[in-house]
Formats: sequence, structure tokens, C-alpha cells
Amino acid sequence: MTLTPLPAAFYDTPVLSMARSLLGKLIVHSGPGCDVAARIVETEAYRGPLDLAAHSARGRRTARTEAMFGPPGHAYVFLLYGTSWAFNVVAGPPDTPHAVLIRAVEPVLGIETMAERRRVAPHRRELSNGPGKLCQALEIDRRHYGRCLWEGPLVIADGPAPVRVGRSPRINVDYAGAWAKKSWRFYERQNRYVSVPPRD
DNA sequence: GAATAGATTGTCT
DNA sequence: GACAATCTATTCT
Repeated sequence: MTLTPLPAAFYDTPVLSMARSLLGKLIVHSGPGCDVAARIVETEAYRGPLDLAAHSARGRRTARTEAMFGPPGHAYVFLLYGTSWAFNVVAGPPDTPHAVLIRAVEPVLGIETMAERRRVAPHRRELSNGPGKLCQALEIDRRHYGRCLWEGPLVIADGPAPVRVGRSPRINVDYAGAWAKKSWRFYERQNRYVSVPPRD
């Protein structure tokens, strides 16, 4: 296991294949005295402007969605329901508002630190089995908006490839009509940190 | 385990 | 003023 950040070229790929290839990669957040790392086990692809489930649907470009229109391999972070942050990796070249939502991770390093932040016992799936939970565990928030993911305190590095990959429709996007039916969620089968366990 | 309701705030209409 | 790519506690079974 190396902690060398993935190169910029890794992100130069269509959003669906990027969502698939991010599985198994490590999110590494280095802080003063406390490094934490976690392995990505669940992702979802969002492909505006056509995809009506994406914040960038119909080309909506605002202060909030601006990062999605930026270069790939950068972070798109947004606040949800007033209480939870969600972390996305921007895909596609500039002006192509695609992104991959990280929905669940498996703690690897600094598990005690994550447990304290989450106020749950270590090794429980509630540590990071959801978009908001993993942001709290890894301490990802608005400070990371638009930041580059191959240099700086928050990077994505290579990690153990997933054993088996499953696909399903995305979670909680029922409002998007036909787009909600597309199987744009990717997850590692049998991994207990996957947020909404499918039957596999 | 499943279903339900309430929390809470930045962003956009 | 409404809403959201969610989380948590609570109340069932």
C-alpha cells in the first residue's frame, strides 16, 4: 500500500469509469498530529447537464455548483439538510459538470480519531457508511471546496482493488424521473461499510 | 430489521 | 420561504 497520490491523469476519464475505478482507492487526510485514511467502497456518478439528478442539471452554474465546472481531480463539497457535508470528485474536462459522490468508505488509518469525531465505537459500520458520516469521520468540509486532490492535505492515493463490484440505481434521487433508474452507483460487494446494503 | 419524523442551514426562487 | 445526492432517535414488528 503506497500513499503516493494518484496523478492528475487518473481523473482524465469519463465520469462513469472514474466512479468505478475510484473503488478501493484511499482518501488520505493529513492533519497536525492526526493522519486518517479510508478506502472508498461506494460511489455514485452524476453527469450534468443532462442528468436531472445532478446539481448541474440543465447547466445550472452557481456559486455552489461552480467546482463541478472546474478541472477534474478537484473536490466538490456541499452542505446537505443543514447538517451533513458530502464529498465529490470532479470528473470531465473544464466546463463539463460531472462529479462522483463518495457514499461510503472503510476506515484504514486513524480509526480511533474517526471514532471520536463520530462519537461511535471503532469498527462499527456507522463510522463511515454514508456520505455525511464519512465527511465527519475524515473531517472534510467547506474548507476543501474546489481543492486539488493530488497535492495538499487531502489527497486520493492508490489502494487495494475491490474484490467484486456491484452496481445499482443511485440512492435518494427519486425526483429525477428516468435518470433515477440508471445504475450509476458502484460498490464493493460484501463490504459492510456500503451505505444501503444490496442483496448480493 | 423496517418505517417514521424531526433536525438544521446554505442556496436559490 | 422552500427545499435538499442525510442522519439520528424512536417506535414499531
